[in-house]
Amino acid sequence: MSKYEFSEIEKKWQQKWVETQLYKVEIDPAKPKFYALDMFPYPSGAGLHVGHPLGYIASDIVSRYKRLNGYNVLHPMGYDAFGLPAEQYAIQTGQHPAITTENNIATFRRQLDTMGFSYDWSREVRTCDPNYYKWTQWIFGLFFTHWYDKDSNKARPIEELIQHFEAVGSTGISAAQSEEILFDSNTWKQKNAVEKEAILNNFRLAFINETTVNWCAELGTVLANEEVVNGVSERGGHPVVRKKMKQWALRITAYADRLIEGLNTIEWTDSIKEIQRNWIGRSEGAEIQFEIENSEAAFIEVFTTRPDTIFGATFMVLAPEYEGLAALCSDEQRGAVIQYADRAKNRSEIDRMSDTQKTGAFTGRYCVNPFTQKPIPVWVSDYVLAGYGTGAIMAVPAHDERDFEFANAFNLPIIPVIKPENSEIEIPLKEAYAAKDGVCFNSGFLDGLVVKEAVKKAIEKVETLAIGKRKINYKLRDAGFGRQRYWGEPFPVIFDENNIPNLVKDLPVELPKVESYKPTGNGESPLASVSEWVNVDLDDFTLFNPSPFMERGRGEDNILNEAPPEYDNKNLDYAKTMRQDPTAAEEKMWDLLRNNQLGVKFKRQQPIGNYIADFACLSIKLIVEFDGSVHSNEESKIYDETRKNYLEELGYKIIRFWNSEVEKDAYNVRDRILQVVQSLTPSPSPQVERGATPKTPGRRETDTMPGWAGSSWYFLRYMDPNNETEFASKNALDYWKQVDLYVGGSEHATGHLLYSRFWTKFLHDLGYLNFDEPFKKLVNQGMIGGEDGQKMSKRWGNVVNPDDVCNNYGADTLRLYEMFLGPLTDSKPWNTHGIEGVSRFLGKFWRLFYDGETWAVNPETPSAEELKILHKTIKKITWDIDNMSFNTAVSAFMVATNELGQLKCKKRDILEPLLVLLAPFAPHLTEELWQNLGNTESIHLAQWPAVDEKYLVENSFLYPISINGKTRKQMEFAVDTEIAEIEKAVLADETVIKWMEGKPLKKIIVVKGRIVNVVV
RNA sequence: GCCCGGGUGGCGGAAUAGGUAGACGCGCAGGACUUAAAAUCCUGUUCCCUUUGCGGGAGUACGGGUUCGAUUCCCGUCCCAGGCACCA
Repeated sequence: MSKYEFSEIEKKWQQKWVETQLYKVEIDPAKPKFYALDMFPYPSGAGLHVGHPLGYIASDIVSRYKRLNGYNVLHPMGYDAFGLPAEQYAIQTGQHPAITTENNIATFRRQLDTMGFSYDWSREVRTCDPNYYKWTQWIFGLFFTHWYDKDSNKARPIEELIQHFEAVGSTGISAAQSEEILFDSNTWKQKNAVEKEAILNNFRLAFINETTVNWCAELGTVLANEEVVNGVSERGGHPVVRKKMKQWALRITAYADRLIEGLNTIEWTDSIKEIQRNWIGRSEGAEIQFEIENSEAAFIEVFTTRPDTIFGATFMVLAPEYEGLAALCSDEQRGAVIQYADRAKNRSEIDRMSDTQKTGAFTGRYCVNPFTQKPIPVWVSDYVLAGYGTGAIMAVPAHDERDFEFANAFNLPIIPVIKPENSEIEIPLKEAYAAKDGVCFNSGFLDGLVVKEAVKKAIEKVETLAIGKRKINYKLRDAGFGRQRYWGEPFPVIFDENNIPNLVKDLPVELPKVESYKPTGNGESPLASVSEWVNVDLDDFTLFNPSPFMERGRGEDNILNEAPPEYDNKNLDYAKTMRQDPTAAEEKMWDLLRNNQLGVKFKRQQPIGNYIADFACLSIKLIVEFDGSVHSNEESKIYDETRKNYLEELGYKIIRFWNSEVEKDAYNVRDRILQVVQSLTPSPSPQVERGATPKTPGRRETDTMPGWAGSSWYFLRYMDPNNETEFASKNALDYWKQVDLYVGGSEHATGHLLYSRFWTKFLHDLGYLNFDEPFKKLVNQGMIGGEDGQKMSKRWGNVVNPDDVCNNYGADTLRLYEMFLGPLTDSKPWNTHGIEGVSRFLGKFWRLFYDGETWAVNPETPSAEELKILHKTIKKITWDIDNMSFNTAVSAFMVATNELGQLKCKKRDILEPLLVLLAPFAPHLTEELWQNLGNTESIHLAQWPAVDEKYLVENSFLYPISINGKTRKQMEFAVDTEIAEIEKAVLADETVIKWMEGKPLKKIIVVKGRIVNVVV
């Protein structure tokens, strides 16, 4: 083929790569690993425009480059497939979201395939696949069964907390919790199950939280803070109001400090780190109590970062939502305060924000300023937020702008206590002096101290007076984890009749079919109307609630209580470790045995005495065991034998099968079990027995998880996507570790990127991961705008479709051009004419290998000049890819091609290595030419060429000669020419003399290999 | 208002340790090949003055500073994009 026929070439090689599974990757301990990841796309129906693949192309180039350099590269792709658009579409059309999603994924995949990416598609994951969300549910279970210990700074099992409560109550623990509660062990023991669960809920990392949520009536769901922009929903722009609601939340605040600290260990842009720091909003200060005069309530506690200004605290302000506000007011003022508070509470965010004038009401009460001992009035105002700090502040109008405005609005005293170090402060103040530098005055024992020291001393004083303590506060709130929607992961949770949540152990809990996808409008998910799914018999499930106080005997978790007197710790522990991971065979059999399918009730992992049976039917005393190959060694034979004797003494019949039998034909095994069951069942039919089983009513959680649930850990699943017994094997997690390079948009700064870090730290605490940051290096690609300077969108009619570009110019040209457009991280407009240049370049490059119609590569020995061109290009391209400077890399290819074209160089020793350099950028064209060179293996398995500096050394340098910094002439000198010699030659030069205009020489600077500057 | 980026030809952009500003590409102008077109190739292209050539001057948002030398470092101002926004 003498002409560059891109469409033929691209089609051909894309097929070939699939056939040979070129990009399939497995763990290989002999090679260093590299994990290159693109941000999880949501497969929308709209298809891609040319802005979308920008990051994919960059990460693909790096992936290919790393492979050529001997790395074992994990480069996967998958879909964040749960979410609102598919569901909204379902509401409108009745089409199941799974179908829409499937169609969209097919389109998306076709588009990606056209562009020649090197993804290992055997690792594809989809969040809406039960085999995937099984593990999302499982991780939720881990959050539910853990609490955060601030002393050891990690998550710990809730059982340990319960043991602590049993032993000494709540003293001696420092835990992340919703509110501080104190009790001793007797109090704990006397509490009933509901009360105990309420306490545990206060500690669980997944817990039920009553909060003010962003309620969007139009979408019928609760939205996260980052999904609300300027008081309306980010998606659709519908109004959002605040509403109290109970729903699941994750205690991300427990990790606030570590989320800030961890930022120092990762290579992300400063701006994203800064956004996360702001979002977490850590501030150091103190909590201080102010005594209330003549009131039942003893004191009001405030949080302040400026305890140094306490002498200037002239009034207090409470949030309208402040707890006990009404009780606190004086009788005369109560009516007015309640009226004000009610009005403030019902106003939307947008109203509150647009307010310029401060509003408020006086409570009729006074506090005592603990430092001045003077009474100060207590007010209520909506400029104080209930959710931050204690919901109350000490107002220091002289040194806080907001307090200053409030004081002016209500004529409250303003007493300055800080002044600039070297000047006086102007009184009366025209504006608050909020600067954090200055010295204290009017401040008793703090007088003369600078702010920083005064803060320290004030806190010390507060602590010795026992009226407060040092305290760190965060803006970050616990993350709401419930959505009242259909198309998301169901919670593996069933509430019993006392509303105590229990985890379902048999996962996945699959999403049931529903009639209508419409939200109910009363704040409940569409799932709530599927009563046959919602209402269940708890006895049909293996549940998990690791509280030993559960009254009902339910599954394995009562082992501690049920252990017989002859309780053998060693054996039971052994059994517990053995049973941890159900085998695939057990999973399969459970599907055939569960829910009375054989007419009797089987339980799984049932403790009997001090053993744990794989499956047991208690009513007919039958135990079914499944053995893997482990059981063939001597030690376990003895163990099995002892166990059999023991259980037979208790009157159980034991039947055993090999796992391999199940794998071969599970139904056959089922039938054999059924025979035994029937032989043991007394004559009345199984149906009758079932009817006789007492029902234990339960109700499923009907909310589903938010979109970010599945995307918070997907990068771990890629490491071992088909694992049925673990979310990913230890082996895979330890090999692939962190994502080395993560490419995606910056719009996920406070969502996905924060949550992923949180989940990673949590899983690290539990010992699943040996790293605690998910993404080592993060690169944010810029946006590509339309040619008209507008955002590229259907609305402006300026969308450029990558399919069209591929059809007209080929994928290699598209890839190269997207990179050539400018720095990856910059936003820049698309320019349709510009692509011609890149297209022309590829044609020129192709013709380097041809002379007219004929293949012209020859085996001649290259000249020094040609070798220099090659090696300088190797050096440049290598540096550019390492530094993600792809636009300059493309330009370097153009330069090399122009130079070699000029020299009419057709030499194999030059062109072959050059081809490898270009392979990551233009994988199809290079593969074709590589084959034409006679290579039988793919170019993408070749070796990256090494730079040989010896071809780059120059023996002379053309010095720019400048007079007073202006370049006037160029003079060539050998590289090793002495400075003195250069000086001499330069000063003797005619042009130089002319420019010196007879002025005396002041100085001459010679920088070897750089420049000469003559100063006159 | 606060925080973080960034301002270089007609356009996208380059200058990877403070050392020849404008690489590479687009666009534009002129030319070669051709009956013609396409394709390809060659030349020029920061601005201003001079213009036949040779030259000269200014110039990296603006104003200062450090330096032999600043697009690069420092201070101030303006503008643009992004983030946060009553978080005490």
